[in-house]
Amino acid sequence: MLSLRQIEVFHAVMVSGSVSGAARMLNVSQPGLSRLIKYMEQRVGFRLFERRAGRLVATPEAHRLFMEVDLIYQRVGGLDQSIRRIAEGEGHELAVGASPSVGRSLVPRALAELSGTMPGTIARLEILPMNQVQDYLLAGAAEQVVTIFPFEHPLVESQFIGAGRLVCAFRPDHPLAGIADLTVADIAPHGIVAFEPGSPHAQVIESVFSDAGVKPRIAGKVRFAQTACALAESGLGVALVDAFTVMGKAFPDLAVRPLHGTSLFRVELHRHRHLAQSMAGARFAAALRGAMAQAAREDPAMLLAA
Amino acid sequence: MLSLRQIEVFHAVMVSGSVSGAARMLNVSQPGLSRLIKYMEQRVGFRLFERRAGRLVATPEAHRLFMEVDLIYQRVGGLDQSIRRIAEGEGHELAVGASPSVGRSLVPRALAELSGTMPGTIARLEILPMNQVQDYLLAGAAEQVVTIFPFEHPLVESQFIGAGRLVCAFRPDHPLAGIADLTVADIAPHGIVAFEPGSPHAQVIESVFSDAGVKPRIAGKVRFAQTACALAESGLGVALVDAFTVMGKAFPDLAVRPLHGTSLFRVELHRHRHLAQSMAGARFAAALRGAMAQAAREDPAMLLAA
DNA sequence: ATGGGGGCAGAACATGATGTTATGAGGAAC
DNA sequence: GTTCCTCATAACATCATGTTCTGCCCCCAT
Repeated sequence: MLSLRQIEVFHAVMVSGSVSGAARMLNVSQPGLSRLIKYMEQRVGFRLFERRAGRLVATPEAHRLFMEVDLIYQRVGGLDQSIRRIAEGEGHELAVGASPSVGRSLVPRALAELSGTMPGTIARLEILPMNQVQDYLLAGAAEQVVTIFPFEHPLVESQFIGAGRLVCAFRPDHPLAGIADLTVADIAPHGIVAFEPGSPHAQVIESVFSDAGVKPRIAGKVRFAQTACALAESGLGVALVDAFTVMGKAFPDLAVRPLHGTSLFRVELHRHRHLAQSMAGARFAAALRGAMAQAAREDPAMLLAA
Repeated sequence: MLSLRQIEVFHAVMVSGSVSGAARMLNVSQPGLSRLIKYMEQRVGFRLFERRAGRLVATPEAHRLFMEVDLIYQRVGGLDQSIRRIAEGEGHELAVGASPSVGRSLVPRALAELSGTMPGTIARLEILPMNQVQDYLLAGAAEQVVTIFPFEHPLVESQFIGAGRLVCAFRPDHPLAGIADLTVADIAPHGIVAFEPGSPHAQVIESVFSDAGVKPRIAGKVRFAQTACALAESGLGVALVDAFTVMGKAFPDLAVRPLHGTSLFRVELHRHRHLAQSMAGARFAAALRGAMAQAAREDPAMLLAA
């Protein structure tokens, strides 16, 4: 098969009309090209040029070959551009899934930073209920998924990003507002917003209360932490949620206090074990760690980076 | 720029799914390919494969690149076929011009032989009056031109192919039919068919007669030797034409005798000095010489190969 | 005609790409 | 655990491609 170099040199000779001209075009010395053309003629099996009057004259066969070669040459020339575009992630779509709490706080921050460093890349963020996380990942619908609960699957590779405490959120006029260091016992008398059994929040809350040996008073029941905060905002009771849900100024009308205890919400980044990571994916993971670290610096009482 | 080898190997790794598989496909050893892929990753600037569980997994970037590369690879693969077609002269049109006499005898034979060795090539034969020969060649309308008269032009390269004697053609019942070795003196008493002044035939006939010191009796006048023979065939007189016009069984009703004298019709093959020859053209030239030699063997009294 | 200049080709050599074999690490399957 | 498969590295061989020097040939201008 012809080498790309042969195609390149042949093209240059045809365009420039002489070996010397081609050598100048390609910034190499002339004798090498003379030899390469000779080899190329041996390979194709017919003369490409006649030596007439001390110069090269392309044969009709060379002209026919040139038409074919020119197409390839153009394409290969365009390849470098394609490579550059791919390297810049242009047009690449990074699909990320996240559970609701981090999906509204940490992950958007990481994606925003990513979008700064890779402007061509399109970020696609899907908020996933707990039971869809695995399917999303295994079906390849998302390259990575971020959750605030760990899980095990033989085809899923997970890494620990950071953790958030269980926090208490209530209206500033709530009786708890006066207490400095909240404990579970302090909360027990007041109505809380509970979660559907089986959800990560429900499990954490249950373990916290059972560790303290007290029973919670349940004033409401929701599926998502956002909803719990909404209820607390309207004065229904105390919301016990992960720190990510109330990160930043998400609920400015709520007072938030960490509940110091053993249980933490673990932020985990999950990837398909058998699928490779895109560059954008790698940067996203880094950005996520960065966002976690930044958040932990801003609020060390509630957040903890890996 | 990526080398064709890199494209080839990358392609093989992508379709086979592993470096080892690619090595088997390409019939080379595996370590070389590992290294080549490594270099290629350095060149493109992003990871093409992740090493997961001891195997290679293509990154999303690699998949994008593959789509581009596959197109090139297909084209380059098709190039070999194109080269073969070009080498076989398939679809190539060889344009040849010829003056009338050889254009009806020698040149068709040579083209017929050429068509045998290069079946894909299309022969285009144009019979040219003398005054168009140069223009045809210089305009590039024909790659080669065959004439029975020499001419000089700085842009035209000519080579001698062979020669034919001036021959006498007359009906078998003509008085000359009884004479064994015809001379100009023998013809002088009889009416001949003359040519337009300036034509090669007119020049040769004139020189032959003036060398012999006799004047011809002119019974008719024509432009082409074919016409002269036609007149002779109808009994108008004696046709004095080049041997090529009566080669083979062109005029079965005419008796033909060579006229021994100094003047010969020189068959010359002309090419543009600054244009290269096609393979078909080169073979045609050889076939023409072969046809000339063959004809000379068949009729040594009238024809002479170079 | 004659010398200068340009273009091509050959020789001799340097270097980098690409091939080889031997070997070891790591994971998967039995 | 053992075996097999896959990949990576090292050390080396070979070939393509680059270099410089040189000579030949043709054209052109003096």
